[in-house]
Amino acid sequence: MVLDKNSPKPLYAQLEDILRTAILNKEWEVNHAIPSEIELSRMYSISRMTVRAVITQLVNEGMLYRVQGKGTFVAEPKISTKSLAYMGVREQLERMGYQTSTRLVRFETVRANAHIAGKLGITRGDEVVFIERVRLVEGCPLSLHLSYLPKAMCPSLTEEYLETEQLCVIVEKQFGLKAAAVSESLESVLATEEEAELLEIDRRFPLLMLEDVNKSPVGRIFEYSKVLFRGDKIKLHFEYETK
Amino acid sequence: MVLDKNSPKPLYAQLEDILRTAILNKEWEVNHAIPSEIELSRMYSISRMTVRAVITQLVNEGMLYRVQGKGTFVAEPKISTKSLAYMGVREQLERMGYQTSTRLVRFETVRANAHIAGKLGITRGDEVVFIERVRLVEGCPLSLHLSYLPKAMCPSLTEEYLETEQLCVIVEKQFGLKAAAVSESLESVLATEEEAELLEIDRRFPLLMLEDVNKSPVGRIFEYSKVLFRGDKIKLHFEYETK
DNA sequence: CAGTGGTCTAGACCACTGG
DNA sequence: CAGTGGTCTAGACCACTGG
Repeated sequence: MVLDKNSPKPLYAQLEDILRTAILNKEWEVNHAIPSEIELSRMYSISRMTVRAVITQLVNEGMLYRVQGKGTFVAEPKISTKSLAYMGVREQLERMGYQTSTRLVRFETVRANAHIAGKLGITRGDEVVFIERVRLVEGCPLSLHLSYLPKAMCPSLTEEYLETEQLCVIVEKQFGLKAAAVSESLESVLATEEEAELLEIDRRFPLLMLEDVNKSPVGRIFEYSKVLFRGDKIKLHFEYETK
Repeated sequence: MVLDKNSPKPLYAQLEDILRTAILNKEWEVNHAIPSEIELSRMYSISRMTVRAVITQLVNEGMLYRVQGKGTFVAEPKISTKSLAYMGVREQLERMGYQTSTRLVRFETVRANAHIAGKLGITRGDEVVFIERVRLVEGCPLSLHLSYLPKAMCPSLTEEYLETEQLCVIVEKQFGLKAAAVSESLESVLATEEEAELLEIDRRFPLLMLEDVNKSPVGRIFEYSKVLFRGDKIKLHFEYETK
């Protein structure tokens, strides 16, 4: 319950971590009030202005909302719209009550060709971990995921967890690789023979192709992935409020 | 140079308007410093903390950036990533040096069928303005835009400007309709006979379909539109920084 | 009414940039 | 060194909610 006033980490950042963790761990229920600004300032022996700055930040992020005269409340968890790839197709489907599963098709170390080397910013011939997975909904293939990671950045990556965990979660946990910058593109393409087979569709079926390049905070590319969605099964949906 | 301390509009909001307007009017050059926080607090006779709150807001919006020890600077104007539809496909193309044009195919008042009525939240049979346009790049069709607006909300809309101005600009100017909430979806589809003809492609060509529903601040839907992009010509691109 | 968030002040000391 | 943004305080008074 005490912040470290001598830490190089500012008080607001310490409190921000505490509140963020508490919210993610569901220590307060959704739509229930968190302690008032005055209470928090007493609890942590800091000024109310500092508490407010932290809460404002979390409100901007959509984790909390304020109601004047009443208090500050935990917001409904929202699907992040930051990245299309990790926007949570799975979460959305599962929320809708669908059963999803992942099938690992291939996991191997290969040599980068010119295209992959270009995407990953490495040299042609360098070792690359190649992962091919099919995501199924109610047993029916929805998307095909092709991921390429420089072997040098994830030397000990194994097949384990690839069917149960998200790749981004695995590489963050095991290698500390977290996307600081994401570059994505989306286009409409026709299925190739091999893709059609894995997705159990006809050749020349329309697919939505999402390409993803993830950069670490130090600017190194650690993942290039290509996701092919069945055009008839997927509809990406976005909602915004503008002001 | 003076804020109204008795206005119901808070000081920070007044200063925010002033700075935002100055930036948009290019009163300071891009990447040049704006007055320091201390200077601004003296100029407007308000405390530095209030100035900081305003600047923080504009930094969050991406209009300014700060460098410790040096100052606060005007950021490069960015294409808004708020809406995919108005994300500026045209601006991006023109920046790349392409010549774009718009061809009005149809402009008529029709009766809403069940599908359109559902999208617009009106009654089947209500009058709807239907606009069909083709966007061309260097004379070659890139996308087909089908827009539906309730006649009651834009009674005097005419064909004028539809080939030179963006629809959202026209309806905002003429009818004060500004999107406060946008709902979009994106999917991959195959061209129908008629679409193929207008886009000068083969039938069953893959298209990227973007659907858009725009709501006014009072919650009324004033536009439903469907944009069909040639799958081989368009690649939507997104860049993010995450923190 | 007590309690909440909303706005605002007038300071303080810090780390950093550039001359 | 003077000037910048970064962090933080201890207050003040306000508008609003609910009992």
